[in-house]
Amino acid sequence: MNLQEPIKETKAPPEQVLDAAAACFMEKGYGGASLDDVARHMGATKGRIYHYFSSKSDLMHAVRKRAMELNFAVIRPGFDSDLPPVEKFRAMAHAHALHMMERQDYQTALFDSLHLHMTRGTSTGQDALVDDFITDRRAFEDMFREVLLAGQASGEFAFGTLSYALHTILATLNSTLYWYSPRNGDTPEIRQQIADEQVAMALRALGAMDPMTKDKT
Amino acid sequence: MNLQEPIKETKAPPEQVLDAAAACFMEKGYGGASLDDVARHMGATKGRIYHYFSSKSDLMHAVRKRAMELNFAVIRPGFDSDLPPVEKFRAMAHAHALHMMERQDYQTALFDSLHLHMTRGTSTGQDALVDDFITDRRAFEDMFREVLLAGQASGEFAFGTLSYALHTILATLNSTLYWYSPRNGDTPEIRQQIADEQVAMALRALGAMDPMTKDKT
DNA sequence: ACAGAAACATACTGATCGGTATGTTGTCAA
DNA sequence: TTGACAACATACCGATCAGTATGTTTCTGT
Repeated sequence: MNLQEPIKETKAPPEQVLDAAAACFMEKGYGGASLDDVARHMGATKGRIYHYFSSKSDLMHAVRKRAMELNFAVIRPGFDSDLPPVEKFRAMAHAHALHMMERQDYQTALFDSLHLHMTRGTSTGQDALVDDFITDRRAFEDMFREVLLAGQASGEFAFGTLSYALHTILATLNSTLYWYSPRNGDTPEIRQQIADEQVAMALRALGAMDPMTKDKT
Repeated sequence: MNLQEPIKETKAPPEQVLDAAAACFMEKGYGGASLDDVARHMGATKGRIYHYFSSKSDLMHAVRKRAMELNFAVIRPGFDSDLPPVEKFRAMAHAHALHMMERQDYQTALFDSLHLHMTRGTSTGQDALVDDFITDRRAFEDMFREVLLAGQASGEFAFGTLSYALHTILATLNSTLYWYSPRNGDTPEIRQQIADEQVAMALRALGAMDPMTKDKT
């Protein structure tokens, strides 16, 4: 029957629901945002939400899934490149840092959810859904972990414990979620510069030998 | 009559309420944790909470206040010392990083609250209370800002934009909130090592000349 | 010994929220 | 034209929650 549309990808309504949910979860937190809030945010009612999602936690899971997909898509080009570790890391880190500023809603919702489920308490949803989301997160971290390991092996990086370094570096790249707000002067150039400086700091933190070590800015 | 106890510091009941609130707010988030949850967590009922605090947001404000007091107290010794900027930063950063791991409950609640009020929406409480809490946070950051500036002026630090560097470094030192969990092998030594490595990475990120590679001036 | 206040617990209320059941409208194929 | 289904809106329900009102016990000063 539907052989005519295997690639057709219209702006599906569920996408709008996800956007509204991400925005509300970011503004009020998962527990603080009601489904009526989400519906009101997109000028609709709860009926629309429940037409596409079976529960609040299911909606949250969809938001997490979407956020994770975006994360993977953003760093994959850099990861798949055949650059040396330092340059590969630079590409991945820069893309990721930029992405954190451009999709604060999804990323904030994702991290809040991640954080809630790590500090014990599966209070918000089901275990199974959360588990494979933790698995995804692990896979994402592993992409960075692999690059750090390669760089360490080749002597381009010099850091201590891999696990600590990895988490700390990711926190560095995510840090804009906690202070950057696209206010008045939110030109793309500024975000570019922030990402540049963050990557530079991350590289120094990793002990990357700066090609221009004694360069002054 | 009470001349005998000017320094006596009994474990005041409100302190227990704050502890329970901090734990619950961390586990379920501010919106997700009910006051009955908090009461149950300390084996009491809501009556006890409302005997000391006038509302849920008032309780949250008290938790924030307490967390902020702890933050100041922890870094003040290093800040008040007359060490050179790099060593002063090291002392402050190390104490702060350790503190993040030891008081995850209060700090997580504090950061969640901070984050919620920065991503717009004063949905959780009153404006006035939040404003002077933002002021306190600014004051805390300024203590690090001052040290970074001093280090930059003396040539011990070499970073880009001060504001970006400051936020990124603080995110680095706070990063344990998002992955460290006092699990099985949670000896104080391990926390000490984590803090050490984090400070080392922060110093490299700030462009501090490593005593290993470059002799101290 | 006794009044009163501090320190809670118990019982209740109005509002809100997640979820469901049902109604309404547009679309499209036969 | 119709009827069947998708895509919602509307109305409603039981549970939960912040907040309050009121009891009950323990401490305290006099």
